Amino acid sequence: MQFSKSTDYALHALVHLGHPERCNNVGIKELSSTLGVSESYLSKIMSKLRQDGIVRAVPGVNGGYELARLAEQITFLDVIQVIEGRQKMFECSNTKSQQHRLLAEEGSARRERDQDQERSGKSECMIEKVMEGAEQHLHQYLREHTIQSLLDEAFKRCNHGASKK
Amino acid sequence: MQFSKSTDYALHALVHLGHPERCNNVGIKELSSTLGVSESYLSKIMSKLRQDGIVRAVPGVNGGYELARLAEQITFLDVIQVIEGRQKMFECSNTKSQQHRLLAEEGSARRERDQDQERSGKSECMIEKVMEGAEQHLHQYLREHTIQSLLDEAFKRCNHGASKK
DNA sequence: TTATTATGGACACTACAGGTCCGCAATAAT
DNA sequence: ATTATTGCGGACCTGTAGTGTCCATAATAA
Repeated sequence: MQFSKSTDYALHALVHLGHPERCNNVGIKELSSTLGVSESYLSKIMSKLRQDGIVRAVPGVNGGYELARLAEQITFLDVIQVIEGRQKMFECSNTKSQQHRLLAEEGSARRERDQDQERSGKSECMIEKVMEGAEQHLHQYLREHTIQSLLDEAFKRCNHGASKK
Repeated sequence: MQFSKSTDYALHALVHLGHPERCNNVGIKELSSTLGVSESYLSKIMSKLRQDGIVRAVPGVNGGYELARLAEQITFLDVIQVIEGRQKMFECSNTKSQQHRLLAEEGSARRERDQDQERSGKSECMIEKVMEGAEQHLHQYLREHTIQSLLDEAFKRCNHGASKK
């Protein structure tokens, strides 16, 4: 249960691209040396980000990457979902097993046929339910944090530190 | 970024053990057939749960497993951490790279030496910071959900469905 | 036209989840 | 005490996803 290194690289790359004083394009060379990752690998990651409309890329001399939208419109969730994929964090491998029938029977006063859950649709796993709630919570948090909000925070800290001095 | 199947199995097994009408011990045979998993594999998982004090096990005839604490004292977080390990969800692979120095410089009015972050300790990655916040949020949610709370929920639903009928 | 830069396919390596098998140890019933 | 039963744990296997490299090709600006 860990985020991949690729996600780390992607986030760092985007933060770099989000720096306000940059002139338009940042080449893969600069990015890779800044992050300490090989060009070949990092370019794979940048391609993904481009395919999903997070960054724009232009080849040729003085080419490179730039953010495709405003930094405040790129959330952590966006980035993570591009790199990690959009599969659910948890899937009950156990649908329609004994387990769920037992859970459904209990408390139902032992009715003769338990077509009930069939009719009520889905017969969703309670565990899955809880885990989906967890995922939604997580997503909400990640939606509230953007590349821009991170930059703002960093900025604030530095100024604070400087003024304290 | 997905929870392993083992976590799924562990949670289902614990829900099974948490059923109120059970007499003390549930054998691996019953568990594995209920969940639809092989005995060999499931026993590995149960061992982990035992080593962490989630369940108790007794060998011999009529042996088996039972919860080592009350179902309301077994949180989803407990189970997940036993199975998935306790490593952080996100680690910045990038400490002390160019990236962080740049972030620190910006807004600090270009002071001559940036020993500042060295002195202020840690020089923690802002991205990591955000991700740690996300993890804490997630953990809080998972701490609030226990095996018992799930059983209660399932119970309530069944009764509701029955009375509606 | 040419040098530069991104793109994408093919391939290699590694780690780990997922799973099996088997011998050993502990226990309760007889 | 013996024996059948049940859990324990180590060794092993397999497939796949993450990580990473290399190279040929396409696109672009000077």
